[in-house]
Amino acid sequence: MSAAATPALRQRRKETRPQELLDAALDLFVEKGFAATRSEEVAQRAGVSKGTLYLYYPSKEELFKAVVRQKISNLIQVGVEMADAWDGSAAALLRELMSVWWARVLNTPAAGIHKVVIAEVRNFPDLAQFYVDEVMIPADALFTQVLQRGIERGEFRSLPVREVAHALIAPMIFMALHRHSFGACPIHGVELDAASALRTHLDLLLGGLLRQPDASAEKGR
Amino acid sequence: MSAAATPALRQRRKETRPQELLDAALDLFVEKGFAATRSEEVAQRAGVSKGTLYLYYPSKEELFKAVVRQKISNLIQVGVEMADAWDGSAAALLRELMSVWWARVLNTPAAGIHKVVIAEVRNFPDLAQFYVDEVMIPADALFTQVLQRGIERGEFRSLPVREVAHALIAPMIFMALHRHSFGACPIHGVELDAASALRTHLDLLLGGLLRQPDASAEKGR
Amino acid sequence: MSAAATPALRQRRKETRPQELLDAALDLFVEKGFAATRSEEVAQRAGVSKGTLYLYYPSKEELFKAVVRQKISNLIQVGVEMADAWDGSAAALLRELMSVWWARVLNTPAAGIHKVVIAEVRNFPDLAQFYVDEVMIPADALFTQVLQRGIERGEFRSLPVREVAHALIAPMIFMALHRHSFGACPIHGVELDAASALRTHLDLLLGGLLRQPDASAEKGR
Amino acid sequence: MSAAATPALRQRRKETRPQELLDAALDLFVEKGFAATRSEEVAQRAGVSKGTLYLYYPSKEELFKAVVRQKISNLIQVGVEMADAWDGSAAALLRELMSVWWARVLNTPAAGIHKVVIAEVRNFPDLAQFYVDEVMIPADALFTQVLQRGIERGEFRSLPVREVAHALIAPMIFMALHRHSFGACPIHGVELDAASALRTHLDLLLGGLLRQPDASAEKGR
DNA sequence: CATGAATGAGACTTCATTCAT
DNA sequence: TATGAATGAAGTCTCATTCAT
Repeated sequence: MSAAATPALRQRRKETRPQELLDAALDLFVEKGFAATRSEEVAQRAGVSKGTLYLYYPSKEELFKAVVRQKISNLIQVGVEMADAWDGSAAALLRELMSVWWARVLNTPAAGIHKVVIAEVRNFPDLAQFYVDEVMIPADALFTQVLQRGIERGEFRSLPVREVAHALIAPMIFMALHRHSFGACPIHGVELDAASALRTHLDLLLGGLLRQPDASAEKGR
Repeated sequence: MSAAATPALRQRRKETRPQELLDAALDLFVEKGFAATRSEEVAQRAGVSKGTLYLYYPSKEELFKAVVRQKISNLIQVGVEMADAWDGSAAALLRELMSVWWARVLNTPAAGIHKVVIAEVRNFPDLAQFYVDEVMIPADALFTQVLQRGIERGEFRSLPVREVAHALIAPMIFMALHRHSFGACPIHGVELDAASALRTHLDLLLGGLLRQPDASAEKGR
Repeated sequence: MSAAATPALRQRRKETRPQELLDAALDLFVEKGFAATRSEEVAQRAGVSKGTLYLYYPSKEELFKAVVRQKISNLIQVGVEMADAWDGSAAALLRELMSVWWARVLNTPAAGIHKVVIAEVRNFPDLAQFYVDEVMIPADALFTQVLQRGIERGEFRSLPVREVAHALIAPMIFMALHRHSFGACPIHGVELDAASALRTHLDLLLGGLLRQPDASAEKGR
Repeated sequence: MSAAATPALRQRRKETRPQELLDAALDLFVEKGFAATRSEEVAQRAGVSKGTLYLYYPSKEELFKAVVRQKISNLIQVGVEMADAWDGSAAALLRELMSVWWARVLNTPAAGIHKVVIAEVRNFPDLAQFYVDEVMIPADALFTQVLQRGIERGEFRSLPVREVAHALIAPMIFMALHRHSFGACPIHGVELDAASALRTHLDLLLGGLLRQPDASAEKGR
């Protein structure tokens, strides 16, 4: 009502535009893939015109990179900080990381980005290197360190950490891919309870599949 | 064999045309994805003209579906037959299935199909049910049965078989996806030795990650 | 002049705005041509925002016309006044006109206008008549009169004055065009020393190319 | 009527397409300039669709280069051959070159290309170098040689050949530019009789402007 | 007057598909 | 059947112009 109470709509929108565009872009990239997403559609979903999109991101490729940076990279950072601050067992940390990832990633469209990258990486070498540097290498490093610590503490068997790290990451990726491909289709036969699947997978990796005569799976849990 | 069987070369080629087209299409779809594969390039690689491609497949979509249908379904069957004929331990059968799959699939372009399907199912709704019915459900069933038998024989711990089956399949899919995405790019930081990664993953799943005070990992190996 | 004349800086700038915009536009039109000059760049170079440009000129077309009008017309006037005040030989006047034009035009961006006009007249029909009336006819008249006087005074051979006028103007235009086209490109093979080229051309026009057995070129020089 | 008399319309058109496209492109480039000519319009004028244009020329820039090559470069070659075969006076050769150029270039749209190049050369550095190499340097060389020969034969005064060459070329360029800029506009005041203008200019250059007491302009004419 | 965020027509180019030969 | 010239819809991106502030 007063002049002070008119918070410059134009200005406010300018500040929220990038976020709105990234949200729209993430959804569409995940739904259709990078090549099949038309930039005009991204703009439309964000409620702006084609030209406005290019005011904020100079090309579709840069838009994609921005999505990765804003939606993915910092998720890794969360895990890194959690690991740094952890003082319980390594096994418990793994369970916690998995749980956080489940809550913060798998249930959000962000998890779908990996599908897109896998699908189009060969056509966009720049994006490939960018994604590897920003996401994959940090994620590898995070899990590798946790494992290394677990081995050093005598918690874990002594195994090649990098490959075990992949074994830990693989099921999460697998779930994410599933959820944003078949899981998003109205079909039957592949329903998956992600939470229980992840739990099982981790139990398995930690305890092994083979029956152990006397040892209960994980004592310090 | 008989003297009468002297078909003109043109005739013989005509009969193999569809196969040649599917081979070319498989390679290109895996390499570039669906959208980025130009139909002219498929024709060229198959040694025919653009028009000829359309004589056999009425659209790029139909060609894509035909590739999926023709290249995938039979791969599962190999495993099923092996399992039916098996009389050793379930753990050994799992190792054998993994090994065969590695040799017969992961090293062939067929493994790349899964990447493409994952990327495109949402754009081709009627592909989803087909692929699930023809490929995913049979594969699930195969592993589920092997696990079930192992539990019944007292070899394995009693765990939810369907989820464990996924845990076994996941790393193979993971490797296949990697090989046809990042693995095919000239980038650094994600090199992977597929054979050893798979071996580690399986060791882990069978033996567990946690140190077992007295039990050696897998006795009947 | 008076003490009362202390206009605020903003006010003074406001009054010079149009001129600053025309200066910027001239430079850019000459450098890039009409189509390739972006109106935002003009505004930027003039130190104002895009919107402000449209406050003064309703469209890029009108801005272009204003540049032509403001930058060209007065150049001819200098020559007219010089000719009116001259009392030496017609040949010397021609040399002097050439020399002044060289100093006052060829070395300034104004010379580039002709290039732009030549390139764009057909896209701006109403520019044609304006430019012809304001620039070309006066320039023709100036040279025609000098020649006429030279013929009447017995200095020059009796030749069709209008065509000879063109012959005199042509090399200057030629130099101006060169300087603002090829001369501004980092290419090799067309370097030109404008001053000596003009001198040679005029010597030639005055003295002729053919060897004259006994007459030295220009006695009253 | 017979099968032999059906000369494959499709085939015949394929052969004439490039020429039709170049003709259309030349006209439009000259009329509107390079940037302002839309590739669709070129196609339309050649009677084909947008896509067809790109079947023959991969970009607008390549189309332009093709126009220059086909329409301009070889015109220079005609002059070179004429000069090589000449055995009359150098002055007569110059008149002949001018005359041929008048008939073969000035009266055709080809002469307009120079206008376009001058106008847009700064935005397309590639084109600049291409045009200089293909057109300007050969043209310079042609005139320089003729002049050199004339000087050696004692026909011409000893003057800097390169600059005199430019003096000879300038009026032709000048005419060409005029014809395709103001000359193509429905305006009054700048009509030009090109043939007589060129003749006058050449007379002037050969004979000089100054009155020669005793020598008639050109004896061996 | 001045700003600059927003618009949307339109440019170049690609490519799945058609069809005359 | 087989070809490949031709088409035209559609995609990315640019930029002159507008208008709320």
